[in-house]
Amino acid sequence: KMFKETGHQNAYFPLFVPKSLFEAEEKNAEGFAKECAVVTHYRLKTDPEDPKKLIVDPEAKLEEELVVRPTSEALIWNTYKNWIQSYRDLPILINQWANVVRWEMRTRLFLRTAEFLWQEGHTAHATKKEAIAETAQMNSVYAEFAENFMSMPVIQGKKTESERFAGAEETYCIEALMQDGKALQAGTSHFLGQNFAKAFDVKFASKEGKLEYVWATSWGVSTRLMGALIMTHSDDKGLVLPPKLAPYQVVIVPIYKGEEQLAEISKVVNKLVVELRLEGISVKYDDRDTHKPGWKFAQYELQGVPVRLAIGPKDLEKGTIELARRDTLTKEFVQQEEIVQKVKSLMVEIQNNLFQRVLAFRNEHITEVNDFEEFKKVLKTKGGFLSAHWDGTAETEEKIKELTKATIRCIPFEREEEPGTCVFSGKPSQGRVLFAKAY
RNA sequence: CGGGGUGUAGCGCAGCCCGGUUAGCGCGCGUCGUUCGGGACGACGAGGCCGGAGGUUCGAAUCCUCUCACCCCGACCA
Repeated sequence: KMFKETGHQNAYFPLFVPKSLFEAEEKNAEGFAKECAVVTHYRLKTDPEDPKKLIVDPEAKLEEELVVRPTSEALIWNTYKNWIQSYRDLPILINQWANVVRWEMRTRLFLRTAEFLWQEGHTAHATKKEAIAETAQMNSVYAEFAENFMSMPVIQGKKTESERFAGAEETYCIEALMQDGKALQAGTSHFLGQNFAKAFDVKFASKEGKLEYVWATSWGVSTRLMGALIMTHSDDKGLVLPPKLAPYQVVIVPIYKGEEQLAEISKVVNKLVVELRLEGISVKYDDRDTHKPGWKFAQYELQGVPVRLAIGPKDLEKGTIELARRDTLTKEFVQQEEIVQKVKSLMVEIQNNLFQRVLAFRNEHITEVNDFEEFKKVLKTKGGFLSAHWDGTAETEEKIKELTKATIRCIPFEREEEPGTCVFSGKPSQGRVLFAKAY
């Protein structure tokens, strides 16, 4: 929906990238080469030594290997070449939902899986200015999604050269902080300059009649965000889902003895379900007789349902309903006639409460440090982001990483002009950057 | 690729060092009864090529060799 609001179109491109296309943009190819799954054959056959087994048919070797896309720039720019002749063909604003494969040496559930799902946007523009604006816009779209839907505060900034996307001129990012004090890169948006246009020879005739290379961006967020969501809000009882992303926002559990009582309760609940749905709230009424109330309470807490309503014989008598919040784990009794409004307002309140809670934690875990001993100490004891001066060199960045495992997560867009001296080298610094141990 | 670890019932594990009736426990599962406002209780019951192959032995979950898979740590991570 957000992509449509920003004028993007959904499209789908092939999974396999012929190796010759993949290698066209050198830096991109070099950056991803170490983690590519490659198709070399197109057929299996029965093992002559064991009819129950299959072997790769050596006769079926491909003339040119196919790379399973780790990202789609190469394929897409090879296509854009055919779509772009004139400034009238620009901009092209395309998004694709797809799976990609990156053969990491070591995977991490949700955060770095060999195969993952993502959306990747690929845009083509007539001017550098427009492309940079697009890069910034999409980074902001991601930040808004993280903050307003996931209730996960993020810091927007740009990556240092060594952390940049292979083939990009500039990489913008959103960085989040997990509950264990480690940072997570939650999304990236890249200004690709004219690198891919040059590699794939994509030129357009400008208004002035000159042939110019096209300017590009690409950007993406992935199923890693599910890991982020889990690690941002969950507690020992399980998931905590923000209302805007919860498949069920409300679950209703009847407490009853015998079919008759259930029928009475259901009369009240069925009416309530209709009313809640009219307010656009997704509700599940779990009247299964196969599980006990206590079991259901625990189960929906595990699944992170934001609000739970329970209604039993006592409530029928008093005209009340028990309401439990997942975010605060508090319970209260609410009059039946007030429940719809109460739930409606809670949807907003819980969404905000989660955000504020995480924001407070995040802000408490941004620590200004001014010398390297302090840097190491805070990193070890408190974790989180360290706001420190950096001399701007890759050598210092590398050295700090080697000594502490902390990397520069980003150079925040919003930072004060504050000249100082590098926390490691003591050389002059333009301003503070954010370091952290990251996933 | 280096280091460490684990494969035994659907899930989690004990048993292995020191070989020996019918391989055990918890959860889960089925039936019946009592329950039902925070993961109920009791009784009965079902469920196992002990990861795979080979070997030693009268006898292997247990010892030996090989092998496969998975997990953790590290290197790596646009």
